[in-house]
Amino acid sequence: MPDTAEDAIADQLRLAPSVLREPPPGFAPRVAAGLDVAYLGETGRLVAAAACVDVETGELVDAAVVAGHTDFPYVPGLFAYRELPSLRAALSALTTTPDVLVCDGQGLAHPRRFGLACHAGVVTGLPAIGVGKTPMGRYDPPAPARGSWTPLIDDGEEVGRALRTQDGVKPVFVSIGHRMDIDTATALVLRLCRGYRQPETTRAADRLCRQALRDLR
DNA sequence: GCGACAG
DNA sequence: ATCTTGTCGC
Repeated sequence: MPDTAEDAIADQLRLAPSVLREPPPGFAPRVAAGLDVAYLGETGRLVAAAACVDVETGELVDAAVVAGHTDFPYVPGLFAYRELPSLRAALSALTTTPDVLVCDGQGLAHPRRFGLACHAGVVTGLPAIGVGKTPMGRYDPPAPARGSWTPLIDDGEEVGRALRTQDGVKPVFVSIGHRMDIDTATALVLRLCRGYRQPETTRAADRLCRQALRDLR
């Protein structure tokens, strides 16, 4: 793992061409893993969680939480170098191998087209989707109804979608991570959003690492 | 050169 | 991300 911004950017440029923009043949995910991290102040100490959700029922079927730390600072665009090592540890601690990763952040909707979701997908080989709460690009507000979306544009390119996951609620920003296309990603995210703005995968992972952070205090 | 910039 | 009380609404 690179430890300077310069090396990290070179790393992203090297890996970006590996992103596959089509799902595996017959892709029909049964288990989706949500990934998230919580921090203990500015200490660099953190907790990472992977939460496996049954796509059909929304039920939590497997989970792993690991304590870790990072020396890489928060730099927009270099998110993965801060969070991915611990997220990978959480993934390896799972009993299940998920069919798809749902990341808390961008995929292709990134200045170098290689956000956290792309990085996580490429290094694990798993299909991956990015679901961000804040866009790294411009968009027009989608219609108020759940399921409406508008293109997310960066540098003149369509890099993802602003997707309304509940009626009248602020959209989330969906983009391809790896072995994925935007229609498949949109449909899956919508399926995973059961009554809340964020997918159940993200909500479960978020809940798990905050709980672990309390125990750690 | 300056500002903006996922979590 | 995290620091933080009360408050409006279903």
